[in-house]
Amino acid sequence: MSKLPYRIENVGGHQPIAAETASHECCLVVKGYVSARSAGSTQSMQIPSIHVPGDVPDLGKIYDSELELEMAALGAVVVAFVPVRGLRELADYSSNIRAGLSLLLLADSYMLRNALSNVGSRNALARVAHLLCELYARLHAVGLARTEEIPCPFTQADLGEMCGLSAVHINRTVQQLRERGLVEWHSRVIRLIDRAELARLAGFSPAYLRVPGDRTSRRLHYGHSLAAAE
Amino acid sequence: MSKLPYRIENVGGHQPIAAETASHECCLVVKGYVSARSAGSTQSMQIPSIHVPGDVPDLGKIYDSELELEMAALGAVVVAFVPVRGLRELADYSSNIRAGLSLLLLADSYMLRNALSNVGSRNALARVAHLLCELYARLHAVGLARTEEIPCPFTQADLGEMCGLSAVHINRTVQQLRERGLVEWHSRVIRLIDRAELARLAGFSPAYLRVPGDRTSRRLHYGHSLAAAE
DNA sequence: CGGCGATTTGACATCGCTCAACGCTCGTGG
DNA sequence: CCACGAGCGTTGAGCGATGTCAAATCGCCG
Repeated sequence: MSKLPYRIENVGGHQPIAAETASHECCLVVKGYVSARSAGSTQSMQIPSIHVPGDVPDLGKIYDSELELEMAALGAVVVAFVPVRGLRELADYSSNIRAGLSLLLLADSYMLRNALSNVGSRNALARVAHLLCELYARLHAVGLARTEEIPCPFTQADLGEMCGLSAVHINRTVQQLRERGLVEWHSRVIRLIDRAELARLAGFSPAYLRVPGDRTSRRLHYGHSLAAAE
Repeated sequence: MSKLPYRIENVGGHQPIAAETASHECCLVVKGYVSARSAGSTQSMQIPSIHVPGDVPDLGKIYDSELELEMAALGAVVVAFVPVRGLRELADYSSNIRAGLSLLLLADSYMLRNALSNVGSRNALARVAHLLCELYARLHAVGLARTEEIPCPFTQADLGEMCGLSAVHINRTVQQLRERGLVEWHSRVIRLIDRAELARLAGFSPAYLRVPGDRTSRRLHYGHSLAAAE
């Protein structure tokens, strides 16, 4: 019971992740960013949630085997597939693990709620600022992002989809952030120059992400990552 | 173990629900609509999720005792408060109940994801149409909405917040829906004249709500409601 | 009747989208 | 080494969708 079997896979570009084996394996993000949108909604522009290393976008499969998420790699990505069955057994085994998994599930809805109020009630500038703050906070929480830089293998158009904005307008918005001396964006790396001001502008409150000094969800995420990689 | 204690409460108008006792009781919607937004985000316009009878907006408290949602009544509402502890014990007692509760939690993120793609990628007309379709589907799933009418004790401004639109624009959009012969809206009741066309216009696919012919989540919602009211 | 909240309407401002074009960088093949 | 094309970032022009403000109307209730 101490080891979960897993299977590592490299995915590049804007490739889809694991459409076939989907039903019996969960996908742990090990490196890079993964976008997830609910399958079936094939409509053009969609605002998916984005996942960082340590996340398990389709963790819900543990409880709902019919859950289908369309996941895609934003830039080069390393993912690990873990059998759902193993996770289920793990959950049955210990009530602590059960609680942890549920917390992870909950964390997901926190983020969604958050993203919802982001696209629903902020203008372009604040939306992008908010997304950057959130990304930073989440990376920081799992030990990445020690400096003020966040790697950005994805394109501006991708950013647009996350914020519900067109690629063109994203560009202009980013330029505005640059002019204000808040961020730099060079060669696939975004540097947050003035994170405090960025957060103020975005109305970003890390509290409702449960991320920063957080003791439960994120830690569990991380521990989970270790467990699967061990 | 067969009965959960509970406490019924009537709330009217745009009143907040249970800010004080929040931490140790969950709130089951019995009658009417309840809006829920994550606490702390006191910013003006927010797009909360909306909950219908049978829902437990703050069910997450079972696993995260610090979860705080600002709930409010949209029109007259009846809610039942159930001690979190009782629910926890219930969950510990049976793995089926555990699975059911997790499914309910999951259903919540489905709805959020859905709402996200709604405000993120549709224009005003489609957003409103989509919201109406969703509301109908959810009411129908719990046995309300036998006809094509959905009670609407809330104001157009409320509808606006749900869709991320201004009150004025909501009004114009509703009028457009009326002109197209899709809906009527008289005296606190919305009547869906042409639900098929409405769904087409909205790109509404009940599938990703897990609601209509659904065998798990919604039924459990309902069963839950019964359990608590019994 | 008076008053209040909700709906409606009009005028106007603004934001963000679309279309189209251009430049830049990089990898690929001649 | 150079030509070329592809993908991405950038820029400009025009416009449609939506927000804001203000006022009129309607309906309900005291």
